[in-house]
Amino acid sequence: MPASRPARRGVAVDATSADTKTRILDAAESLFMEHGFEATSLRSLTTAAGVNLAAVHYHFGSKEELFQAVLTRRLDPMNQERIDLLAKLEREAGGRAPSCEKILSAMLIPALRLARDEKRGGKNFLRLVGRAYADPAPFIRHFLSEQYAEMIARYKEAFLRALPHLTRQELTWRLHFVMGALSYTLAGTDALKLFAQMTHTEREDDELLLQRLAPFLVAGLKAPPLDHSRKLELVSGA
Amino acid sequence: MPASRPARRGVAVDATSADTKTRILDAAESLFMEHGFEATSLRSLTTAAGVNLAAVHYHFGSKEELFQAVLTRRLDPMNQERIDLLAKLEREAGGRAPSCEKILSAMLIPALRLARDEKRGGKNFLRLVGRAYADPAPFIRHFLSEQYAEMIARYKEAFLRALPHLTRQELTWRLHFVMGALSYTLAGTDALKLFAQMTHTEREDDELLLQRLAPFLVAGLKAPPLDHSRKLELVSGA
DNA sequence: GTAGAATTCAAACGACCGTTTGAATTCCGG
DNA sequence: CCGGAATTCAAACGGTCGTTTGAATTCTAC
Repeated sequence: MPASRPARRGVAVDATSADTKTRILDAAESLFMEHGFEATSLRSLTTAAGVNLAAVHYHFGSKEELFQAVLTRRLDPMNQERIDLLAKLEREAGGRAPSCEKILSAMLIPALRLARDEKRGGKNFLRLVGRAYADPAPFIRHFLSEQYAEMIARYKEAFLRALPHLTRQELTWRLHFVMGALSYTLAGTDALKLFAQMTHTEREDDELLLQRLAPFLVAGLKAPPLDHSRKLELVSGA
Repeated sequence: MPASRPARRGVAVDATSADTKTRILDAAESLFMEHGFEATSLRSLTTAAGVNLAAVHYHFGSKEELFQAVLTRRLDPMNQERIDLLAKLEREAGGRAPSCEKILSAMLIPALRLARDEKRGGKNFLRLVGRAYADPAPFIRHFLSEQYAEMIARYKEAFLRALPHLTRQELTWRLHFVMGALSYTLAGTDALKLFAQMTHTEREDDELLLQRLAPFLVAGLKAPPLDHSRKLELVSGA
């Protein structure tokens, strides 16, 4: 399929096209966030970006590849920053394991920075990621798995040393819960008004949000593992 | 639009149609879960259900109304069961507030029961709900808000009494995190393989999943609220 | 200034979408 | 068994979709 595409080989790789590519990526980021992948048409997207319809296929090859490009542009640096922060943390701690709080902070801070940086998509992009996490399309799920695999693996090892009372399997589940609360929180915010008395006026910014999320997640991670006596108590409540 | 539709008035409301309606609902539940709302076509849906294409509009009016019917069929009884369980809990506790663990159990148990009951859609349906939570379509978000409003409001009051150290605003956020971890966990499971060493062979069933989730969430709910000295520690990690 | 690559553009392709229609069929009380 | 309501059915409607094409245009190096 991309065989017939010019595939920008030769001298100036993308000098004049950079503007068009960026405009497409920006419009796609906004529209994919607002309407989802399937419900966003390339026609509305290219109209919003002020470019020709065919430009998407010329620069990205297909709608799916465009979506992956939208995610990669921000996600790749963010996850790399997470990895670097963790490495710095472990370097500073010498041979000892960094605390659970610090590890979690290293995980949340790059997301917080991205949320505050309007030039890098800001909150819109993080909501898009949250939505992508729940998208059933196989190509999205495979792409996200590959994007996050290394970062998650490193943090799992770090948490394993900081939380010795947890088995590897228990920690795997808890990291699942952490990512769930994180992505859901980032995706939801203003759109889903499940909870009525949310202060409309005093617009909670994302920094405060993550600082509320951190104590919640740290406490969850440190919680004692599954206890069979409590398990019975849970079910008997029915 | 539904003016021209026969709208099954008269004697036998839906006797012979029950079978067709159920077949459509079952196929829709499965396909909406697998491919999402937008990516599921009525043609593939009616083919899978073994009914005529026009049957969807005859029995439900539109694709959107069908989606709402799919959710209502299971969600309405589940949330009612949650409300009843909480009421029973508060009755048994007399004037005192039930414990945080018991309140959370009352919230999780109906979901667990639904997940185990294959005749009521089982895990497939809960995954569909998890996906619907992240869907940007306005009609889905509005529908879910209305479906959950009363249940959430009642549980918020109960948690507020069980967790007196939390302000109403803090609790609102923490319930947001709880719903996030819950819906994400229910939606993800087998599809998103972010975490490599997840035991493939020893298939974790949903009961064990919720029993791992409960201690995590209880600890998060009980955690001390936002502390400004810790807040500084969080940001300084950068 | 001119060749040649890179990019933009208008137009169309075939496919599939949700929905509607009106006739054919099934159901059921009298 | 028959008449009217309920349901099913095949066919088509108008639209929109992602993608492709080939010519027009812009850019860049010589």
